[in-house]
Amino acid sequence: MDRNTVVVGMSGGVDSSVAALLLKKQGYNVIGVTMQIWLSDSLYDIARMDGCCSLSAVDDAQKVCERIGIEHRVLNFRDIFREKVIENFVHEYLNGRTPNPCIVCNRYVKWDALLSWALDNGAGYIATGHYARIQRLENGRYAIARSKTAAKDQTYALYSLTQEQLSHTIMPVGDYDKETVREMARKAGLAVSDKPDSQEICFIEDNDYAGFIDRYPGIAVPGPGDFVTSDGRVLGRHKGITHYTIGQRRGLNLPMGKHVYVTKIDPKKNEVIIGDGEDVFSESLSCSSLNFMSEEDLPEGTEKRLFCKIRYRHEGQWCSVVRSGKDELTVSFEEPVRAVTPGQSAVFYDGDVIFGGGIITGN
RNA sequence: AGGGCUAUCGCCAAGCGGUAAGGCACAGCACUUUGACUGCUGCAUUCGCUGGUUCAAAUCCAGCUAGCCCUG
Repeated sequence: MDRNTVVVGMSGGVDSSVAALLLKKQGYNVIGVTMQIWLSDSLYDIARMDGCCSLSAVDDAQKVCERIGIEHRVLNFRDIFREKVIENFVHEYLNGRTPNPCIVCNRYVKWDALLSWALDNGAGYIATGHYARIQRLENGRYAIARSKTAAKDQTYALYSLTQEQLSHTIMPVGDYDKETVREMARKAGLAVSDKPDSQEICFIEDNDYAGFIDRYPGIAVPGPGDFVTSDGRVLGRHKGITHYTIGQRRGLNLPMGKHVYVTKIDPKKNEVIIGDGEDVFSESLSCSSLNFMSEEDLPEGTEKRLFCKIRYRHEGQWCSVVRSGKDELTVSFEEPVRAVTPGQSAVFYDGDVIFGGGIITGN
């Protein structure tokens, strides 16, 4: 293992391009790697990929590497991506949950798969273009810290990284803001300096994720069922539970004379429960599939006051966290939070640093 | 086939002779490096149908049609 060699995951975007540029300037031996995660031919047709993993992304990354003067490699990660990200995504929706595929992709593809490749090929680190910083804490542990530019903070999606992964990771753009990064790209003559930010699920370009699931081969998609109130009154028919998520208002087709929202999804009864705006607020949640970062554990029975985000773009809320089981945390919020959604992740912050997080199981 | 009531946008619903409120739904756009949320814009030249009265009718009159209720 060569601690002077870094593998940079390059999406073809500005951020990862500048990450590579900075590392090169710092004297590292840099290898740019673009992960191809497109699906089998049949899935490729239904997914219409664009964004971080498309063919044009490969071209863009290739050009940047030439410009910077580093080696560029293209790796085929489509099997691991399909197995870990896509199948999890579909499976979660079929069970009435709302997954965040970016979190899964980070853990299993961008880190597990890419880091093992890097280590196997003699590198000491992988690097990415995330706007986050990795800190070595006084207790010896590694933790993700919020970027100085809160507007581009991306730490939420990184809570599930392990100590081993963090100890081999560099995030070179974590100390800059987006404009500075674009400026650096411009000065270095990188063609991608003005490329727009990516958004939406990278493997569903048209954002029609329910349609993607409908077209996914080899699964039985749940069919139409009832919209019901919490006391069991039937309000109408829904298109199948995969079309809905907690807190959703639009697309319900329920002319109730007032705004109504999805408050719960019951995959067993194939029902979507509907309520008023206030019914979607909750003061608690439970989560599992835990990962701890700034500390090794939260011992059973102990309680800790932390700041919690329950979705990527959540402003966050103070809460009390209790270890309520072997793989379970129970959270009580100081103010009610909107749309606690099973499948989404709860991420806990201790100051600027990620304490840990887990996947929401209920409220 | 006696009597009464009602018929306005997909749903609910203002209007009561002066030239079609509003809410919900829906659509598009904006916001957004997950799904949502949110915001903005749009959405009945026409009031069950056919005639009549009037300068002017969704609003008044008549007939017809449909639905509801009551009595048989």
